[in-house]
Amino acid sequence: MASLCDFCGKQRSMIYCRSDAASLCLSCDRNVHSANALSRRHTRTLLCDRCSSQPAAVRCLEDNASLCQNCDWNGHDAASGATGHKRQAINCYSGCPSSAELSRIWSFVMDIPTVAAEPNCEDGISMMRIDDSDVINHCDASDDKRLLEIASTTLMSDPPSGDNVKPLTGSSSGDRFNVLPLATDQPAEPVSVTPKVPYATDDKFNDGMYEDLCVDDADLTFENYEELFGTSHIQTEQLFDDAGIDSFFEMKEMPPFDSNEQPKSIQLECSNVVSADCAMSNPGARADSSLCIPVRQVRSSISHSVSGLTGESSAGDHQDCGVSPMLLMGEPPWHSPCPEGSVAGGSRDSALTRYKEKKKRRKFDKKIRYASRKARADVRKRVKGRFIKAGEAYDYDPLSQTRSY
DNA sequence: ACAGGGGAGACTACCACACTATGTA
DNA sequence: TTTACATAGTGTGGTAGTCTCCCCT
Repeated sequence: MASLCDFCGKQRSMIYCRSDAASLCLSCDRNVHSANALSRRHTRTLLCDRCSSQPAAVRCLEDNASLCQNCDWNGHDAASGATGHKRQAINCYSGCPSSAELSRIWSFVMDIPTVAAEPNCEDGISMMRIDDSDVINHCDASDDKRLLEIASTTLMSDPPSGDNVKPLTGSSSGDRFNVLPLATDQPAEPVSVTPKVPYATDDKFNDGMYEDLCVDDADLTFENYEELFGTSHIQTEQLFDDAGIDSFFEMKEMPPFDSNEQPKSIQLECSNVVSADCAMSNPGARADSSLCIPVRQVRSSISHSVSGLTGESSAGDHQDCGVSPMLLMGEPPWHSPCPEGSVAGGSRDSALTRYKEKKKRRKFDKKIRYASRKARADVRKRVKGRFIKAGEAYDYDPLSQTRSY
């Protein structure tokens, strides 16, 4: 069921670029994503061997197949009798890794063809480094090997959870590329989501891995995410308005990424976003019984996340990034939710308040369809908020903030 | 338990006019 | 079929007014 590369249409596609929503062969992947610094930051991963349309999340060692979450669920549910299959998390990458480097990341993939290195890609990496230096590329080269090992050896015997899928950040092979955990509907970049306070679940990652990762230096709040991409409010309104949580699985296309905006890299800490990746990206999956997560459970997960995060990372913040709080939590949806009583009432209330405030603010975020009209409205004089005819007396001038009388 | 008041938030109308969409010659 | 023109409709932001909900007394 191999599909052809969306770009050249000739080679068998191996890589899925979420940002481009495209399946690419290795050669085209390299060509396309070496074009500029922005495209270089697209996160890519293997294509699902089964459906050939979704990004693979796990590698089934028994079946020797890379599977998206949907196919993984379908293929390893209780009915299939394959629940015991050992699976390995597949991480995504950005940048321009060589075929050799890809082989290191995905050692299980035997047929990675050699792709000629592109000199301009190397140059571009240097450009990217400038932008990213604050956030991603702080890891020493000595960490690279370690990262790669981690990246390719996360074993699991069940769908990925926050317990066994560890956050992976930093650069590899001298900043040639970044190995990243799979993220859900990343807008265009290796966008990941992290509380300002580093949230590491493993000593391995507390042990110097983040020492140079000055997350605080970069304002990585989700408000900024919205400002950067200007998109999430649509999606999150859909997802989290009063009835929106119930429509969690009804995904719509993300608005196009505005390349004029300066993207920032944010690190995904809770990589179990992988687990719902296909559910999020595959609208049809809603009908799949294996994906039918009770709304109550989703709500409970939200409550859980509220208590589990601190500071800027409120429930509302998660909602802002367009990713369900459920997905950002350490617990996957198939885990039993925390007992209701385990959530501290105070923190939940405060989180709820912040969520409401954020929702309120978002209410006034309009999607501007015609920038020219907005530009004009921004400079038009008014009387009590109403536009006036040209030349008439006004009480408000957006330009001078003065009155004519 | 119920009613009323007050506050806060949500929602909508209003304005002029450049621009877009549609229809017609 | 293409082009030019006319006309109707739309969208833009700040403010004020109204409505709804919630909390307190």
